[in-house]
Amino acid sequence: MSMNQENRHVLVANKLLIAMSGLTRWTKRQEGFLYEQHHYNIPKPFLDLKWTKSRIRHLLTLLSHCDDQGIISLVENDMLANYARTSVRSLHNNLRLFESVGLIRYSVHFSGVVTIELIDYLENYRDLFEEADTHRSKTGYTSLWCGMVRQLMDIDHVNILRVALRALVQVERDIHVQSQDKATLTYDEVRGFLPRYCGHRLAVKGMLDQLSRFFNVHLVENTKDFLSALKENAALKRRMHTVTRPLMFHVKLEAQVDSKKIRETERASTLISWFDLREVARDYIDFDRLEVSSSSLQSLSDTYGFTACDEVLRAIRNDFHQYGELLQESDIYQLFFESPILYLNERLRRHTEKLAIA
DNA sequence: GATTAGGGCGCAAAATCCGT
DNA sequence: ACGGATTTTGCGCCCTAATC
Repeated sequence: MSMNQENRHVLVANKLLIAMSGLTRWTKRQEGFLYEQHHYNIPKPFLDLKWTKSRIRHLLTLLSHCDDQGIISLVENDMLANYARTSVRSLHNNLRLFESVGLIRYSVHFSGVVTIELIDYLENYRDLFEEADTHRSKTGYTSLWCGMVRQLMDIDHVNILRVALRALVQVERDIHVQSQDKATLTYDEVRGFLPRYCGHRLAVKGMLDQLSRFFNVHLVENTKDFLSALKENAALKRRMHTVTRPLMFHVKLEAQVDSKKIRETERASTLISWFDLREVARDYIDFDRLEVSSSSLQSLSDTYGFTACDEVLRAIRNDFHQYGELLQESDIYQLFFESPILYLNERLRRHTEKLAIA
């Protein structure tokens, strides 16, 4: 019923994930010093806040429901609080807090319904900056599958949540950007950003164990394996500072929550579905005259998902089967022949709304 | 002006966090 | 593992604003 549906892929600046997980205390590096707050250029309001469990959950909740301008319009408090698994009271407290430090603006419309605006959304929350005519990310952002975010909300212990956020950044870096087959966190790195009191080897191991719900976690705790892992990964070696324990964790995302994989396979399937339509339609019309680029189809796939795209494309295919070239005369298909992507967008939007109500 | 509805806020209990 | 500190939450009072 709510027109605000959850984003399928939730985009979060790495600097936010780092800030929320806690900045590392280990600033010394081989080449000098590295302060995460400067390195990531983390906006001040994010540094000033203490990131408690409910605050992390609420911020992720906002990011999961905002549009590409960082706006969530007319949404029920209950819905947001439920999503974050907190009371409405805490949601209010945090919304007020976020507003007072300049992270958001919000207004209450009528009982229990608010509109929220994330301030400087692109710069602050996505790390995107204008450059020439396009946007560039300085320190990167991570795409999270909505199912993954929902699982994050189920984590009870803040510190496990913190480790999860770091692991996600690392997966983005090592696997998605650097194309390695696994991401690595060392014991010392984990200890660096967690509060001092939970730095014990067993505690850290236990936390990583609990992440195996949505990460594929592999422990490397034997000295020989540790050293050989270090040897074959130059980037890892470079970012090491201290080694107090030969203990590291290889993490991978489970396929069902891997935003990148999901996106890629869905894109490919949507393209195939489009070509199936083409096969049928070109018996009746000059299909290639429509000039639909694969990149716009991919973006439809990202926004609405393969299932919805396929259902709509199938329906169009059936209409071609049934009506053939007569389709060109029909009013409802007029927009399709003038601007196919606009038409598909419109139809997909209605399609997903219908599903939401049902 | 009485009544009511809704949000803010203080209080205190419960849950969690954190330092040792 | 223990205990003080902090966060989260529900309860209920108070204020405001809308309605009759």
